[in-house]
Amino acid sequence: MLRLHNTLTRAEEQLQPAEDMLVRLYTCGPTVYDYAHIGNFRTFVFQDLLCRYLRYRGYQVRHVMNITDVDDRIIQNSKALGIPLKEYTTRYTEAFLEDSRKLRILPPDIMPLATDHIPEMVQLIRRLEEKGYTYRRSGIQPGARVDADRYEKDEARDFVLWKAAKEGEDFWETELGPGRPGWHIECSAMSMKYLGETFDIHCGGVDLIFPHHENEIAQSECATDKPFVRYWVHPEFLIVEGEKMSKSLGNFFTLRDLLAKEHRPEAIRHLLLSVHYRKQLNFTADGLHQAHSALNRLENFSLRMSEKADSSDPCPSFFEQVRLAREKFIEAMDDDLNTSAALGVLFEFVSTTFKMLDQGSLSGGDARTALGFAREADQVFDVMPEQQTLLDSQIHQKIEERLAARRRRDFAEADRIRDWLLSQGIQLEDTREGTRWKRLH
RNA sequence: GGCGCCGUACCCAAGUGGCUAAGGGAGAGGUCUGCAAAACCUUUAUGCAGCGGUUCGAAUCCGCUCGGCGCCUCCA
Repeated sequence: MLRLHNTLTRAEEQLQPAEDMLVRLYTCGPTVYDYAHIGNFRTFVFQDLLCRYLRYRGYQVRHVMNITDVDDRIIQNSKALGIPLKEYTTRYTEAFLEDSRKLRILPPDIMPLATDHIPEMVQLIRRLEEKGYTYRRSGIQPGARVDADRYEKDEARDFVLWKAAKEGEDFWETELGPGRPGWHIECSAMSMKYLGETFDIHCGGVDLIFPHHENEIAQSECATDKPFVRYWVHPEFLIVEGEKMSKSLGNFFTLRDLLAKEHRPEAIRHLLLSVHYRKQLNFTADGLHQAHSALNRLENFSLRMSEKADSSDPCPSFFEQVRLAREKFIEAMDDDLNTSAALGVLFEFVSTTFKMLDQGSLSGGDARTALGFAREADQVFDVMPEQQTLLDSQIHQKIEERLAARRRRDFAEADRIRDWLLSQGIQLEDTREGTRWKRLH
């Protein structure tokens, strides 16, 4: 059974969804004011892993991830560009979804936009108002709690639910008066709308514990008199080359920046998942290269196993090895998603299987089973390069030409063909069983 | 100042009381190969920031010191 560290209790707890095998999950999505950076993606990739692992373990997951499409930065930036708010946020929402696809982040089941849920937020604020939890500040317009982002509070623990409209800024005409929602109210309103007043897991970066999540708890539980969330899960921050990522330090990377430097998205995903989520991750160029090399090993494994695989039955002893590896893999992941240990299990398995292959003690059925396990683990991690299926006939022909050249010991010609193929991104490997090729990335 | 996290090999990183301290990367030597690549074999921490303590036994628990980092109403 999966054990998760619950920030609420500061302890590891067994996950027991309220409704047997259904997990109701809410994750704090992006604020679409700019391209998401690599730190944002650490969180999103982790959330994707959580989702995938829950499904791997047989849970049905209802995953809701919000898009915050109204806030100060968005208003400011769209005004600066002179384009409507909606046009601005659509641009960055699409960029976010595209980046997510590249990192193999599965889309959530429901992805509500804050601006589509103003009535729900107003209703929630009204509930709080009726119960006397709110107050209105003197100001231009009435509101449950009205002011600009730079506001003064009557008490340190107070926060704003509804911000009064300001000159020249987008606003919604509501029964609270013209204005726009405060930062926290959208997550309470939307999570409860789609997941109920109490749901299982709520995820977000550690920086959101306070004030965002504490405020969500306050406003939700005051409104419903029910516990809001059962398990809070917070991935730690990512730092870059040992320092906090910031624009002024020049170590601020979006996914696009990294892909422009020809880093593979799978390598980025692997690096992001290779460190336990509750530990700070130091994102470095060296780490990226190491991740890239590790992935090559998995790719070679996949290639050689597919080559060897046939439909025969695996040996009982090998089948037992696979069963053991699976057990260890699950054990690691069940332990608060210990991805480093789980990857260790996978690579250890790769290593012992390669050994057997080289010793000639791996059958075709074993190879098929081995590949099956690697792919199974990869349902959770999704870092393996895509499988090459059909041999490109041109490549095949060049390989034949090179073989002929080698037979007549014309190595200059053979190397010329190999170099040419390499220049086309095809790498050859000569083995006892013949020449193997793969695409370089 | 308040709250919290971390320091394991050249690099990344599991392990949190008891077999020989996972795994990946990088390096070195070897097998295979016309050469290369891949794979395999051998090799790289008698030691886990330092110093004390608890214990039959500690990287793992406790204390202190040193070093790095995060949150404390912009933040994933």
